[in-house]
Parts: sequence; C-alpha cells; structure tokens
Amino acid sequence: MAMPTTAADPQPVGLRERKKRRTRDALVDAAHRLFLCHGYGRTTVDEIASEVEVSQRTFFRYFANKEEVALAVLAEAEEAFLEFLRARPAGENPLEAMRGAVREVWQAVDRGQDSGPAALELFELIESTPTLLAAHLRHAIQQEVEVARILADREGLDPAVDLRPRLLAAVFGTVVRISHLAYAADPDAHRHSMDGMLALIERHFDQLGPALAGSWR
Amino acid sequence: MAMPTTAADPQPVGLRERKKRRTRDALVDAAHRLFLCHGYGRTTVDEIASEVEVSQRTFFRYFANKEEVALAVLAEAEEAFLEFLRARPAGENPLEAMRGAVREVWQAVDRGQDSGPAALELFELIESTPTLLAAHLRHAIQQEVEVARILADREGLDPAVDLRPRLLAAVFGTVVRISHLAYAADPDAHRHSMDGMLALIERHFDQLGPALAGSWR
DNA sequence: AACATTATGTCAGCTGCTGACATTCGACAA
DNA sequence: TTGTCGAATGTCAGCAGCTGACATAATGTT
Repeated sequence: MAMPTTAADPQPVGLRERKKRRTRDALVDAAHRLFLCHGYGRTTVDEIASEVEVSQRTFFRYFANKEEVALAVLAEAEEAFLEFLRARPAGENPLEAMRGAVREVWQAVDRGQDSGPAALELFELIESTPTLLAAHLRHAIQQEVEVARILADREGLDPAVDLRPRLLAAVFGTVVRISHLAYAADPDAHRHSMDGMLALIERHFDQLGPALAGSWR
Repeated sequence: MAMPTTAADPQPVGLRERKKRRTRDALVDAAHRLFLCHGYGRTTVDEIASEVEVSQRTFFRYFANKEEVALAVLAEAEEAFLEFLRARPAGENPLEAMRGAVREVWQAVDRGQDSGPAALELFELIESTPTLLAAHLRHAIQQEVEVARILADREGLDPAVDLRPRLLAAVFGTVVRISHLAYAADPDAHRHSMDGMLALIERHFDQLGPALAGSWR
C-alpha cells in the first residue's frame, strides 16, 4: 500500500525489548537450574531473583507467580502447537491435523540444542510437584479450549452447540499426557529418540477405539 | 464367628469424634457460604475460622489448605464413586460399570436434601476460580489413577504394561467434566433434573466414536 | 538537551501456611 | 469421684508468596 518504508523492517526491536527478553530468559534459566537442583518447594523467589541480580518485585512483573516461571517453556511449546495446527491443510480431518501439528512441535524441539533431555527433566519435575501439576493441568484445559475453537473453525461449526471439538481436543490432550507419563516412566525403552514419543502417541490413539468398544478379553 | 458382641454395635462413636465431625462440617458449611457470597479470593481463612469460633491454626489441622475446604464435598462424592465402581457386578465391561457407578452417585446426591442446586453453584465457583480449578483438576487426575487401578483389577490386567485402563479412565473423566460444563452453561435446558445430567453424559459418550472416526461432515 | 515513557528498586503490608509450646478437654481406669 | 493420659485446641512467632504505592533510573523521542 502507501507508506513505503525502507524495505528491511523485520521488527523495530529496540535495546529495551532485547534487554527485557534477556532478563526474562535468565530468570527462566536460573529458576530451572534451582528447581532441578534443590526442588521447587525449597527454592525461594528471592533466590531466583538475586541469581539474576534483580529485585523480587521485578520477578513478579515478569511472571504472575512462581509456577509460571517453571511452566514458561512449556507454554511456548503449546503456543507453537496452536500455530502449527492453524497452518495445517484444510483437507485433513481433525485428528490428522492434530497428529501432524504435534509431530511438527517435536521436530522443532529436536532442532533446539539440548532441549530434549531438558524437556524430560521438566516433565518429571512437574509430575512430582503437586503445585506445578495443578497449574499445568489448568493450562492444559485452556489449551483444549483454544484447540477446540480452531477445530470448530476448520470444520465450520459453532463450538457452543456442537461439543465434538471440545471432546476431541480433551481426548487428544489426555492421550498426549498419558504418553508423556509412559515416556517418562520407562526411560530405557524410549529415551534419546523423539520418534519414540510420537510412536507412543500413535499407539495410544490406536488403542482408544478398542478400549472404548467393550470387553477387553 | 466367635466373640458374640451385643449385636447393636454400629460404631463406638465417642463424643470426641462427633465433635470433630461437627466442627469439620461447620467449617465446610461456613466456607461455602462465604465463598459463594464474597468470592473465593476475597474470603480469608481467618474469616472462615472465626465464623465457627475456632482459631486459624485449627482450620489448618482439618484442611491442608484453603482449596481443600472448598473441594471437600466433591472429594466425598468421588470417594463414593470409587465405592460404587468397586461394587459393580463383574459381568459388566469397564464402560458399563463406570456408567452405572456415576448413575448411582447422582441418585445418592439426589436423595441428599438440597445438594442438587448446591452442587451446581459449587461447579460454577470452581470453574470461575483459577486456583480452585487447578486443585480440582489435580484431584481428578488422582481419581483417574485410582479408577484405572480398579478397572485393571476387574479385568485382571497389570496397569503398568496395559495402559487401556488409564486411558479409559481419563477419557471418562473428560466426558464427565465436559458434561458438567455444558450442564452449567445451559441451565434452562437441564436444570432441576439430575436425569438431564446423566442423559448428557450418555449423549457425549455416543458422540465419542464418530468424533474420533474421521471427518465431521 | 529536555522531555515523556517505561522498567526497576524500595518499602510496607496482607494472606496462606507451619513449627513449637502451653493449655484445655474428652476417655478411661482406679 | 478422682486422677491420669492422650488428643484437640489456642497462642505466638515466623517464613514465603504476592501486591500497591511511590521514588528512581534507564531508554526512547523531539
């Protein structure tokens, strides 16, 4: 349109925003280190803040509460999942689209340096910390609502009257969660292979139909 | 057998235990009143305690935290569900057993004086209070684990190797939760009828297969 | 250089929650 | 009835999470 800006204008990212991003990342990093080392409950917010040479008050300007800093990277992954899901071709049915999106997320995680093992440790920390587990499940619910909205849009449905999107989103979330649990519970069988995680999810989905069908004999 | 006790021996419930039960019930009652009136966040533990003329410290001897007193009645219902599920005839398949158990729970709730509307209000309170929602979801997960154990026992399976019990328990919990949401969201359609809730759950289960199958056109 | 904007620090304070110790209350026997 | 033991409760001190209010410093703009 009008307003011919000087072409190269990816983002007017000022020094300010860069600095903010840096301290934020530093806080997440320090928090994870301390949580994994001393445990979530035995790590105080003041410790995290002073590790980054920042006041406690600033910490709470970046994160609404102590849980949020622990789940920050997970929140980013969930956001990425939504992006991938929105970008899936319209020809796929809902289930195919979600499987594709979760595959893309794991591929992206795989590319990111050492985030594979880190993700595993994070899962264990969350599962073994009641407070974190509760917060994580709440986020998962919100994620399900958003996923349901996307699915309803793709299929041209009204989420208020047709509950199938919500239902499928919830079931999908459940399958992913149980896969994470199984993955973390049996490290020897799957570790060092992100494909293992995907295979687990696929297997669980294949078991879903028979499990619902009737007797298991 | 031996030891002919004097027949009428329901429970040697001393005055002590009765008093404990009374103050506990009073705390739950006062808490619910205050939560529904002023909101969860704006109600302090001291207020609840002083309402029952008890020190704050005693409150925390009855309940581990503020959330627990809000979810107490729900926890009892969940316990009842487990009991009913354990008592279901062995001939039923897992899904039939769970449907039967949830029906029995609602029938029992129906018999309890005015607990119907109270349950509705409680659901709304939980769903609209992030902290409570998180705590509730955590409890739901624990419930799922226990349900999976029961199902595995019924079918003679090892929950560690066969994940179908866990999967079905999770899906069932999801369906019940979504039914609660739909029930609370559209009061006019279902209110004053516990059968409405059961019908909703049945309908959602019937939608589950088609929703998983493929396209929704 | 002067100004507006925004991030940060400091401080005071509330609320949830816990340990330690004293006190009171119910159970049970002499 | 009385006395004794254990359990329930009260009191107090204190820590940690979290917030509002205000002052200060850093950054961006003219």
